[in-house]
Amino acid sequence: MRFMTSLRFIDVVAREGSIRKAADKLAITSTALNRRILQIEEEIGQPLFERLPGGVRLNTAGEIFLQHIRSQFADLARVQSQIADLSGIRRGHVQIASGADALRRFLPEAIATYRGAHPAVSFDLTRCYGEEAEARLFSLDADIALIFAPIRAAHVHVAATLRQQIQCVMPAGHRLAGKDTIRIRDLSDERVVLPTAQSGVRQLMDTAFLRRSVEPDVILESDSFEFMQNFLHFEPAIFFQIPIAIDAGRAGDGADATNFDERLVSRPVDMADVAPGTLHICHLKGRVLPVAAAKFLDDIITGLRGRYSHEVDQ
Amino acid sequence: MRFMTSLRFIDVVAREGSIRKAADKLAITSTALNRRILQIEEEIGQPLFERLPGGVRLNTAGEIFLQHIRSQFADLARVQSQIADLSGIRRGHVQIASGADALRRFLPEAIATYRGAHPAVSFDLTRCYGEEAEARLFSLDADIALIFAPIRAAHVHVAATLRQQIQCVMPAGHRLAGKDTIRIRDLSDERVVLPTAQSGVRQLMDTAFLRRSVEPDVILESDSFEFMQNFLHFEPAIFFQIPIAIDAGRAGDGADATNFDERLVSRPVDMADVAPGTLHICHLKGRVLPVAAAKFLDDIITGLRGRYSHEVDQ
DNA sequence: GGCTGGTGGTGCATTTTTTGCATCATGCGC
DNA sequence: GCGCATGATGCAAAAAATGCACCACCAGCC
Repeated sequence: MRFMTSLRFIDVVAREGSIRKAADKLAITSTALNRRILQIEEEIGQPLFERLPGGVRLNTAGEIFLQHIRSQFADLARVQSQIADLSGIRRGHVQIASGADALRRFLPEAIATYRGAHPAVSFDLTRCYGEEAEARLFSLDADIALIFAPIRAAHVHVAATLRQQIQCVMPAGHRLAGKDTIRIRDLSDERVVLPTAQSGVRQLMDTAFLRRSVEPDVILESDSFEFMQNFLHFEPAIFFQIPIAIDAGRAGDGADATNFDERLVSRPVDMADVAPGTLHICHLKGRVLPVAAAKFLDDIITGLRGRYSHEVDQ
Repeated sequence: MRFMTSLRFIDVVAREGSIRKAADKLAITSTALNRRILQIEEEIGQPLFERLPGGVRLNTAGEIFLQHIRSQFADLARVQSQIADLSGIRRGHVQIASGADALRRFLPEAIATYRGAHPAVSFDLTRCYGEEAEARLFSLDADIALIFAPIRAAHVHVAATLRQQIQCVMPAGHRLAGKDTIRIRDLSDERVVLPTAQSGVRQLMDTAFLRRSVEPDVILESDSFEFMQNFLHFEPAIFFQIPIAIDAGRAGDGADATNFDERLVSRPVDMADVAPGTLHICHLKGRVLPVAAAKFLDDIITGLRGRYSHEVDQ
């Protein structure tokens, strides 16, 4: 889009914090870029950047304008996908920000299924924690966010929620594997593996440990569920996940390769100790999503309702 | 805004229905304009216009894209006003679409008052009927609409409503001037002056006449309240208005020049015959108004609540 | 059937705009 | 104070947009 280049340049300069670095990235000279920016600032009638000795930084006007630019780009993408839709092409691009939970089993299958129906739609998945996911929605770097944590910002619209009870995952031979539900006091002095502090699961568990005055033996912290799960094959311990990160894709699926590790079992934490957390499926409030993103959002909500009907709200 | 010129050009071509005419209006050659359009169509990947022997017309893709363009312009205006606001300039431009009712007394004073506080804000007032006002909101040619008629389109957001009982206006010496309220049957064979069929007042009156099987003596139809009011000085008759078109600006105001004509009196139509109509104060759903427009909208709603507290809803 | 008056589209020379190079002025860190 | 980064600017080259003249097309009309 030729008529958007100057605006895209501003976006890049803002992200890079330096005209020269941005110029490198854009494969033009710093002087050309500099002049484009000066020109736009003149047209706006006010500077958009503060000139600092180490580069540039947006001022307030610039932040307002950048937000406008990003919304223009997002809207242009929506319009393009809508126009492409007219000719039956069904092209598009969907940007997703997700916590580590949903990207284990749920999203890979959901995306693959969607792409089966619409092969010309491409996806972009960024793993991040709640706060960053919200920021990505706001900066229009993400169309859809799946956040297992409380929603902080008012600009986030929650399209659906999914209640998820935390599960203890342990080797099949673990002494707690025989119980139906796990009480927090069962974990006293038990070896546990915890996700990082930013994770929603961790926050629920920390609260529970504190409330029940239980101090488990935390032998490992990680931000990778995959790593933690594999670790359990070498040292017996307990780690915590929500069902969506464990369940096989298709309900009632047998023991195929995508199924949950067979040497591990999962048992829910007792509701009396930890209330179910909430997975939020969100997009930016007031935004009209591109057709592909809107359709995908609809699909995953429908899919979740099929699998977890009682726990899905809208 | 240099980077928006191509887009503005498309808007003009769409409105003019011809590249050459649009080129004249834009003071460039038709060939330059033609090539800009071809270029954008190439960038979009699809034609936006159908080429007809007599000119061009938007196709579906073009209509989608034009709506996008207009929303971009409106949003740019909002951003500019917001940025100007930062430096305390309080500049801005407010576009209003209003029926003939509100522009008689209410809007002139409301705008003047607002401009007293913000002299750098300019206004644009277009008089039009409900349907056109809604279209103007949609095409972003109006920020705010005041419509005394039912709202048809789903894209209109009603920020506030004002219930208004229709008033009969007549010379002070008229035989009906002594009554407190006027029944429809009182108007049988009475000489009346009616607003045009598109007007909300007219539609309410037509319904009432039909329901009560009353046939007044319609001696004149006009779309100008001012004309009808002045006409009454030369031939006694009754015409119909809503309070907002009659009431003096400031509540409790004395007999200054802006007051209602002293040789005329107004009496409400009996509620049993005609239910109060609704003045809708609207903007486009989902749209973030420029600061000036948002502030003005807020002001007039507050003003109306001060004057007609019981009839205002939000 | 051909003519007229309108439309959009295109090749080419001209003008305007944008870009890149060389260079300057400035401020931070060492 | 020196080195090294930053953004800004003068000037010439490159690129893009423009205007002119002209083509192809279609509808209405004589």
